[in-house]
Amino acid sequence: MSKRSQQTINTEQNRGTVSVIQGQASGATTTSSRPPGGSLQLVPQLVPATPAGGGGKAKMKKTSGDKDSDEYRQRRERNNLAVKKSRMRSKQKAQDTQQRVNELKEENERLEAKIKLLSKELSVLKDLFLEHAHNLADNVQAPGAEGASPAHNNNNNNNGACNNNNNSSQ
Amino acid sequence: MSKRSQQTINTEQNRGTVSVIQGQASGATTTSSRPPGGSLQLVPQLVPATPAGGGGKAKMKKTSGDKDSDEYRQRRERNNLAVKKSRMRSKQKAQDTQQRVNELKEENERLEAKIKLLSKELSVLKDLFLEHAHNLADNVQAPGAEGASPAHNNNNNNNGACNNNNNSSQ
DNA sequence: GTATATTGCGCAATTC
DNA sequence: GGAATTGCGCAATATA
Repeated sequence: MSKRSQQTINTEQNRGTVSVIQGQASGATTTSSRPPGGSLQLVPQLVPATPAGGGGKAKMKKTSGDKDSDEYRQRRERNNLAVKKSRMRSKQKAQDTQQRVNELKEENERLEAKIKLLSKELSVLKDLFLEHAHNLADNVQAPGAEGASPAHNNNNNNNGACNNNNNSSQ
Repeated sequence: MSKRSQQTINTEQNRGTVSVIQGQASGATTTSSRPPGGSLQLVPQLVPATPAGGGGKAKMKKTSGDKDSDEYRQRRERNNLAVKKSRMRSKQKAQDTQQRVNELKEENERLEAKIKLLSKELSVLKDLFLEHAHNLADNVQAPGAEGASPAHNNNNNNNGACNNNNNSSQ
């Protein structure tokens, strides 16, 4: 697809300095250019350093004025590269984070399943345990032949909820 | 706010098309502009549509050439807004995702703690159970006389749902 | 077909 | 002075 393009200079709310410079040697600084009918316009007029080799303090090192210069171009290119790299990384990171979410979600499900299983196991075991406890109680009385305690057939209809919930809130 | 701007053209390795257009009516399409001494250069010369009122198909509706026109400016502004919005959203989303990761991590820890607890409980219960089983076995043999058969009339109709729910809300 | 949303890219300011 | 981030605008593209 290839894209090449332009840039723009945006004299934003140019209060202080104005970065604005045109690239070309051919003037056309095209500053204001707000044709009639525009609702919003400003008073550009700030074109700061016209590197025209005049008498001002124009101080450009190499070729043209600060822009388009060898060094400038080099710096830009480096920065562009850095930017690209940085963005790539950023994107990668976001992607990784998303994936992490998915992994964690899976893990969570696994853990919950496990909890469910353990809970069930525990429940069964507790029931068994209770049952045996009752058996024991019977046995204690039965063999003695002279039980000193009432409550025989302990039909403990434990049809209630023997819920031993162990919720650990936090 | 208010921003106005210009463009420049950066002629990188412009192989494909060059969209390039200058804003002002004052020509100066300034395409290449690679001064001498540069290490990277190319064959610019591609300026496609120089809307210079020549014989080409220059077709501008309103004021100046396609750029700087009222409509153009309006569209740009809208797009800029949309871009800003989109980026904000994107950023927000990334942030949310990151937060989700944190939440899930916490949840995971909680779940693991719970598993640990349940496991321990289970272990204890199992041990107890085994111990009692042994005791029972001993009892069965020791009294010698009667015991002999388990399962008396302890009809513990545990028909309830002994649900030990461990709700872990969040 | 236009209007909005996304995306890649370059610039410039800022941070480190 | 250099790389890395970040906000921003442009234009191409995708989506509605």
